[in-house]
Amino acid sequence: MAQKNEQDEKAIDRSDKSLRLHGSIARDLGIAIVTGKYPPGHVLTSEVDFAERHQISRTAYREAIRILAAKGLVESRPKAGTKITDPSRWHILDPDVLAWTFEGEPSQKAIDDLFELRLIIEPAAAELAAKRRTGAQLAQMGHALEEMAKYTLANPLGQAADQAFHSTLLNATGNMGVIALASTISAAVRWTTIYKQRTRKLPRDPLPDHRVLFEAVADGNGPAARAAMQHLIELALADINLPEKA
Amino acid sequence: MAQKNEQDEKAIDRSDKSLRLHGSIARDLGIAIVTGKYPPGHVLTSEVDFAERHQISRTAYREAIRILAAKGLVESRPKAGTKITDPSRWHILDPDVLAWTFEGEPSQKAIDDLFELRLIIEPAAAELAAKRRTGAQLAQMGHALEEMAKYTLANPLGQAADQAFHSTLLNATGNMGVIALASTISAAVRWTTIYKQRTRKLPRDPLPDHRVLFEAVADGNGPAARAAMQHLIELALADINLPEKA
DNA sequence: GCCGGGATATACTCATACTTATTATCCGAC
DNA sequence: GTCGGATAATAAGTATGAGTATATCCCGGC
Repeated sequence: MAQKNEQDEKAIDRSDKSLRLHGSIARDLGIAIVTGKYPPGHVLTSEVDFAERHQISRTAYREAIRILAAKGLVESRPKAGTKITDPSRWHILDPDVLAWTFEGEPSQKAIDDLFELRLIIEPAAAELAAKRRTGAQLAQMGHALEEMAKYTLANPLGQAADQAFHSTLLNATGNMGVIALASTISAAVRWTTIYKQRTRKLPRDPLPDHRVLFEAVADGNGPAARAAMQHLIELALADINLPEKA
Repeated sequence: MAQKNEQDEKAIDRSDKSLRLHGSIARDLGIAIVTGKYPPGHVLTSEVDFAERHQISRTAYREAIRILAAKGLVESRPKAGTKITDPSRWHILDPDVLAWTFEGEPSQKAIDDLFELRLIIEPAAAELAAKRRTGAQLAQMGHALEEMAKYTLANPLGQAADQAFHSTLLNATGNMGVIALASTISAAVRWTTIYKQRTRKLPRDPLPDHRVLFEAVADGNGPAARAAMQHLIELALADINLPEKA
């Protein structure tokens, strides 16, 4: 049993030159794991097997496994081998894990969960930002808003301004955890949006809603900022979910 | 310069036998980084230097670095070396990073940030749980409550029941992100609490407040559950911050 | 002063040998 | 027949040395 019929192993994707070999291996395995190709509890073939089957050194493979273990996806023990851990132990909010999840076709549940989390975090962040933003941060956000108006979201410069707006708002919260979490989620949402938007026209102009949010933050009106941010996210969610085949 | 006077390097802590050598190295370096012993931008000594100075193999060191890089703490490139990244890029909500942060004496800011995040996440989680909990989950929570009453929080069994209560409540949200985030934060808070509680008596009995939360969840009353959870956290925060030298 | 190309330091990859931890198996005692 | 402890087999863990690739720095030419 288990002769040579496992030649279905695909070669390692070395297309991303910024990743080293171990990074590429980690990425490939990571995607395979989060997309369920290897079920939880599955034990990977031994280091030597994997290495010679893929024509790589044990060193590179082991470093890849260390990366995955650091993100909670696998667990290795002598004699027992390296096995896929239960999904409840995965660090699903790790930027890489999130990226791998949204690399393939993410499940609808994953998208829903992510937006639900966004609706928890970001309105609260907006409220904090309204209370704490400095004058300089306000000026930055104002400038970003002008740029968005000038270029629109169809233009990369406009998209950059949009990101700058939200990024500055997050920084204004002053809470490192909130900043880390929200920026990670935003990045993931961006992949999804990019992916989904291939199939249809641009949604409605989000600029007026941004202005409302900006005004609330400028006024130091926390509840209004919270509400405005919530509205913004709900619109984004609607844009993603509804008009798939319009 | 940089002769032999760097003999101040402490030996690697191998006390935790569940960690392998590479894990111990990662932990030591990780703590040194998050506690600011190595400032951002600092370039670590080369692999060969570090390895022979600490009498370990390059293999073990490199695997440790892969772990740290996976958590965003360092970044290594040929010729440039391995350097500490800017704190804004650290995965501070990674369970290990959080543990390392709270291993030493965490800054007051770190504690404040964490509780602020808790006050965002957990009340929202309670609200979701109130809407979605199954009968089985409700029964589990009720049983945990009885156990808490029977043993009190002074007893390990009572503490376990407390954790079971909160863990079940989280699972009831059904949101993987919320579950991962909240359980990570809870673990970190637990370290802090244990640490701080060495110096003083037990705080007030939290059982009545838990009952209020439970009733709200049982009734499917989201807003009430949110309020009850918020109250619970505020009490915990007060217990930690106020009576330091009573 | 700017640009390009080569020297250099450092991480990256590979190959191999050896060690250690853990589990499974086997055997004997009860 | 079951329990428990010695034993063996297996896979990860660690060590070492050699060679490759690549970013950075520096210098020389334009």
